[in-house]
Amino acid sequence: MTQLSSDDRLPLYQRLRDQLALQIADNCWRAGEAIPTEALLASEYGLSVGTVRKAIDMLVGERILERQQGRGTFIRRPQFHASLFRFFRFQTPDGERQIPQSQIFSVQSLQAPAEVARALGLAPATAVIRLQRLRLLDEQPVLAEDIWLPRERFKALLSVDLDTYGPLLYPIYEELCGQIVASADETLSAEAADDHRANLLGITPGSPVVVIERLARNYAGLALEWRRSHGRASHFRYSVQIR
Amino acid sequence: MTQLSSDDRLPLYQRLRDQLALQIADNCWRAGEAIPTEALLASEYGLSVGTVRKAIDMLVGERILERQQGRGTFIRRPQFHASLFRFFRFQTPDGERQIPQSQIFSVQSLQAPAEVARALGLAPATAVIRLQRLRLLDEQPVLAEDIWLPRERFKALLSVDLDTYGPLLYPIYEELCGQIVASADETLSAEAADDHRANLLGITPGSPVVVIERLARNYAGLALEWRRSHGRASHFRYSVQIR
DNA sequence: GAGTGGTCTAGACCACTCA
DNA sequence: GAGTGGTCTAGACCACTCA
Repeated sequence: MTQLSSDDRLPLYQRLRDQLALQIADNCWRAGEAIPTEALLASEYGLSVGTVRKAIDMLVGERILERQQGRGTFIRRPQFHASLFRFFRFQTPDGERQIPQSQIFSVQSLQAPAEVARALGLAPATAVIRLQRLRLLDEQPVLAEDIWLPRERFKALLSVDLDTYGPLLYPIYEELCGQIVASADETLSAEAADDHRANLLGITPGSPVVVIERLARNYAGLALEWRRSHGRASHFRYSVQIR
Repeated sequence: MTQLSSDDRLPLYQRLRDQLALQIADNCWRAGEAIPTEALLASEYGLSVGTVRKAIDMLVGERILERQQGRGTFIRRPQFHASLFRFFRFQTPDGERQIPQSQIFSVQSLQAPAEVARALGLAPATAVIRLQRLRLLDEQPVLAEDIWLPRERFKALLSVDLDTYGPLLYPIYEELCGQIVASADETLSAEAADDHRANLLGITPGSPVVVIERLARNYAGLALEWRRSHGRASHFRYSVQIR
């Protein structure tokens, strides 16, 4: 029988949750792999199944684990993009949502401008990587993205051809740089397109564009990426549930 | 012993949760008041305390109830407007947020247009109330709101002078109609102002406006209000945290 | 000290998965 | 049919609140 190591003033379910979270962080199980059954964990740690369930409930609530009745409980590597795209939608005329294609047109390595350094919480002039790309739906440009990353963590991006990957950057960050995006703050506003954006997006200057600023963080709350995107207002809808 | 009325294929804790949510939506207890103890609910419905706890856990997770160890479990309904305005912001030039003043210019009683009936989940042509108002900051119009309410629940609004109340409608709904807004879905988009909106908002036609559609619900999830607002894009910012 | 929610147990039986 | 998570029970004892 294994002892729980953490502070014994904490409830047992909390301590088991912490223990499991540690093992998951240590990569004891792979993404998609099952952790031991509730009954096994219960006997392993000398707890009742109810207590084990409560610990697992917490990790499921944190979206670290995923239950499947009759099959087991599985490590859930973040499907962060899905959750981002819950909010962030381009609709086809029939209301369906789509993930736009990506067309990277610039990768630069430079010193962070003041605004970017402030957003990312970096010292002024820290080395950063800037990606500029267009997102397209049905060959039509819908979004122009300007993406800033701390160079130190993301330098692997500079030595690969990003066009050989899919349109989503976060899986690339994870695979090539070991950086996992866990949460983000987004701010929306709208403005009239200037000539440059209008040209990029193929719309007439002065027509409305949506501006989305996103600061993405890792599990420790550290800023990983800052991006500012300009999108065509038509077919753009952003949905939020407020409680 | 009271019977749970809902679908008996659902688990008991789910059915008790729904039952309690209904009673809360019906104003059986006031804000800040305690609901019956877990032991009382258990004997009332012939359930074990564990099952009652699971139902209450759900409502606590939904921020409808609040536990206080040793004291009881309480109805929690304070800061909905605060949470709405967390997202929905007009900024002054120095970045401060403000609640705009309200200027109601039309109150009508009519049959719901198809779109409104669909949004509110009403039968076509059900009687509804339509409020139209302007929201102003520093005497400047910033938002034109078009608000639709089911007449049956909100008829008390027709016999009072709404101008004698503050700029927030939800406290009025609660006080005059006993209807409590508990959650909302919002969808944002942007478009170019047509002549009518431009005139209302004091901007030039074709300049960008933000469109906010909100469906507000009570604790039981029933649609209470549908509104579509058009706002000046300048100084408008909408912030969301994504996990 | 009476009453509340918080933790925890040791079961029972059910629904689902998969060979 | 064996194994999994899902629901539910009937308790025990603890931590906290309040008169």
